Amino acid sequence: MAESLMETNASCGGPDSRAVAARLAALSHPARIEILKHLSTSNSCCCREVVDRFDLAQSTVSQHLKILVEAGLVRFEPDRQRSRYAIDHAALADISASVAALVNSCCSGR
Amino acid sequence: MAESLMETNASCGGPDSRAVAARLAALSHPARIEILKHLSTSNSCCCREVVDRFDLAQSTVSQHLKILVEAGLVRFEPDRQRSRYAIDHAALADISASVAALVNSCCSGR
DNA sequence: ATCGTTCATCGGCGATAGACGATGAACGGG
DNA sequence: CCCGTTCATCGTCTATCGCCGATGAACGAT
Repeated sequence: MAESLMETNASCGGPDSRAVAARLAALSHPARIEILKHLSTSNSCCCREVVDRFDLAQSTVSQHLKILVEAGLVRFEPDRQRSRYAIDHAALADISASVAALVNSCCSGR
Repeated sequence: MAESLMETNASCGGPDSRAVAARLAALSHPARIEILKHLSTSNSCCCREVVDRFDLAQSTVSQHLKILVEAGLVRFEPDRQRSRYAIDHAALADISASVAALVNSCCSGR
């Protein structure tokens, strides 16, 4: 889901930078990284499972999961009274590619 | 960041996650991404140059540069009354590799 | 010696992040 | 029907971010 908008915004970063920054922000928290890793171990996880695994309040975990979902890194699917969370591998691969592209563009300058 | 809870506990976030998160945090700001891109165009840049290019106050740019330096993404070298900033390509490549490794470890789970 | 330039840092301000407990909705099981 | 479980959300609190203007240090030039 690469945003290819064209904004002539000289002030603070092109639209691309903003999109990349937003997704990286979701990744830039140790708890969320660990949650992602945990989600990868089982193909689907409920909130309670994560709460049991990490030493965080249920509301805190719920917020982290929400952030991951809103960033598109995790898919959400309600299941009875549970909430199933699963990694979106494509989105993760996309982020990895975005970072690689950014790094690459920074190296091409010389 | 939340240092209080996940201090030395293996249950919530390894040290690796924290290191990755810290470096990604430096990258997760559109202005800093743009500054990095700009630094890549010339092999060395002073603060004033960045200030002229972006619509940000000098103090703001200085702070962003400091964050990038502290994250290890940019090298700093004082030069007369100037301050030379240059991209650390190795560090950038390292981050890219870290993200790729994280994504990979998340995909290996299934 | 004085000025102009460059820069880092300080202090302040508004906004946001990140944590928590409490609450209520949704649902399953007794 | 009541109760326990799961979860999202709200409200609150503190800490940090991101921005700015102001200030002073360092340095070159006049």
